[in-house]
Amino acid sequence: MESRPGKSQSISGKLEIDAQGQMPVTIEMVAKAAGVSPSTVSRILNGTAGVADVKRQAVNSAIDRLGFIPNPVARGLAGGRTLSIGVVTQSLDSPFYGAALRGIEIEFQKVGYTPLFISGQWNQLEEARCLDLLRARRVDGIIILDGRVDDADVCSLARNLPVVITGRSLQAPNVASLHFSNFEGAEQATQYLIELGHRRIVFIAGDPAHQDALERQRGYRAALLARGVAIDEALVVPGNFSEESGLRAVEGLLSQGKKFSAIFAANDQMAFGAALALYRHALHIPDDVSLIGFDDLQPSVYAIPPLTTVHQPSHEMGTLAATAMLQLLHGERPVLSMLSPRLIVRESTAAPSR
Amino acid sequence: MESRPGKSQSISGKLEIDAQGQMPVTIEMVAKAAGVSPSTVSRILNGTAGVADVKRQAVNSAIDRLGFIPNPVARGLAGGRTLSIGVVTQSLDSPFYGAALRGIEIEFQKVGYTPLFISGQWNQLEEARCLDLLRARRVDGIIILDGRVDDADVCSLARNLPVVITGRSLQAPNVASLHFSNFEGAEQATQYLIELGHRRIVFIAGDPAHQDALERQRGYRAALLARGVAIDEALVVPGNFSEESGLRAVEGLLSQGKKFSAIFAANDQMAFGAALALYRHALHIPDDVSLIGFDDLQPSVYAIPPLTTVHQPSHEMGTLAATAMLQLLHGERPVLSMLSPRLIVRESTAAPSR
DNA sequence: GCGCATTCTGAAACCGCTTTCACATGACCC
DNA sequence: GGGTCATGTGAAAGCGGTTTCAGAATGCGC
Repeated sequence: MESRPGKSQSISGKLEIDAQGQMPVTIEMVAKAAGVSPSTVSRILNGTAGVADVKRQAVNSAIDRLGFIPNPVARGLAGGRTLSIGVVTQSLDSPFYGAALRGIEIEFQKVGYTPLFISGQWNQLEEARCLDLLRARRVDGIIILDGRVDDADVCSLARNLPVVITGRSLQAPNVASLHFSNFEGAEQATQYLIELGHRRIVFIAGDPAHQDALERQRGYRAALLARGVAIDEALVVPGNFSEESGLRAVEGLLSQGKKFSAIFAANDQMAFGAALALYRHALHIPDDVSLIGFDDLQPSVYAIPPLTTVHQPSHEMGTLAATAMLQLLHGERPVLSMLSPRLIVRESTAAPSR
Repeated sequence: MESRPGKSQSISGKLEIDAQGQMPVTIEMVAKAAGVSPSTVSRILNGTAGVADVKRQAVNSAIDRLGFIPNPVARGLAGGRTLSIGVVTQSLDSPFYGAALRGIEIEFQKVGYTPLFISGQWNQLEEARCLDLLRARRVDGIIILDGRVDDADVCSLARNLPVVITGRSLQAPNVASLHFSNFEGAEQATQYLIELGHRRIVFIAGDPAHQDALERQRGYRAALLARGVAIDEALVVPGNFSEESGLRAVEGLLSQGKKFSAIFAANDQMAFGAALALYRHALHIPDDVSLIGFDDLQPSVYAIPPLTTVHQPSHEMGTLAATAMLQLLHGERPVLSMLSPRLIVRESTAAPSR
């Protein structure tokens, strides 16, 4: 089996380098096998310069005969490019960001980049640590999903690396920003409730530290205003994007005896909490109260009843972010259209009963 | 020419990577600043050998005066260790694995290792690709969460790298396996339903390609057997762990007019689907039908009604996997106790009505 | 005071690849 | 037929560390 060095694992050699011998093939070995210099091999590998066809073929054949895989670490050191992109997300275990991460992963995989995922936990300090780590790891670029960092810091980061950032608009050299219109989404949702005939519409706000949360609230207010529905401040209640805060919000309203026929929660998770509170009080969705969320998380489809919500193209956001990063890396300036919201009507909304 | 001429860029005025901010400070600069050789700095950095206190202090002071951060890429090349660990998960956007990933991230962060997350999409081929990629990236070890790879491949992988694998028991050198007793968990859940008085208990099975799914089914059967409840094969219906399959399963049973008072779904997601089917048929949980899931996903707490389920210590699993990996890296043989299941009783279960 | 074991330390050789530089080669032009 | 150029190619110098190796300094026993 092992007797024929250099021949035995020719075909399948790529997939399983070598199980036993584990002697990694280097560019030098390839060079020697092909009768050229390492420089030439490198040039072929990177397409850096023209190489005579004869040699090119010799090298290519040697490469897959030996099952050579360039060592990314060495490449990173020598070339300054690591072919890896840092991705700062806020949470690894959030259904929301997960979809975006997957989108990023797919896009990068196609072109041989590797994403380095790391989570900032919605914490500015933590996020700064993440950025430092990624920089230390010499990533070629950084994608920040809904970051907490200051615009200024982003810009200074962008002096060294291309940066793609979502959740805000930021015009700067070497930066691409991807934004989703939370305002518009919230407006649509609210408008829909109004059109159904609702007038007393609760808004459960998100964490005010989030830009998104504020925008969504603005959208809610704008829609009411536009339709001439008076805003009852008592119906605008605080939340922090967690299920529990949604539950507490509704409990609070109910215990105060507030009247309302619909609830618009600034995200799905709070909508779930709200739904539970209503359930506990034997209030039926949508017969007694209509409910709308925001994000269109996967569980929303199978919520009881299935939740009407504003779709966030999270996966697509990931795809776009990755694409934009690749463009930046190629020196192009990405053109990014703002993503539009889409209201997904399911079964948690209906005209008010009375 | 910033602050101290002749210190910052004296050695190499060649690379001007940084536009404005910080220039990368190298070990050589530290060495010069401290009046020692690079070797000595390296030794202090790694604790490789004893160094005179005077020099040690000089170096340490130079290090943080200059804000030196060792370049992991160079370290990886020279030392052969990249301080990064590959983590193969099945899905990035699954609430289930997310918690485990977070556990891993936390544990590694403490000790300066960086996890490299990559998803295999429950696909053996894809997973093989992931493993190749990680090996090419020269990770120091690999953690596989519920992998599809053959035991044999794991072992051969382990000849080069320490491997931690969850979801199976595997005794091999340089491998640590972490297992959770799916059997016991399913047994507990079923037993609980029986104790409540249920006799006609539906089991919605998971993807038979999963080891876990089979074990859970065995647990279900064992519990029925142990309590002398006859197994009605018509009540054991196939599923694939998705919400939709849970829904279809229950729709099927209902349309066939099958009688049952409880449902045990092999995971929470299928339980959600089942719940929706019941809702559509105006069947109340738990009054008409009791429902139990498996995994204790976060949405289960806020399901309507909150779902009784078997808790999977997913986060803890991540923590343990990371810890085990660190032990392997230190040449210790990790002792791993199998994690025990815990039934979380919430509101989706009750004694049968009649 | 001498030989020898210990402990520190720096020079230099890598790690595997990219990139510069200089040197052919041959094509092209007048 | 001797420049001028493009084009291909290899030698060698890094990239920023780690590690080997050998020499210097110190300590110790007798």
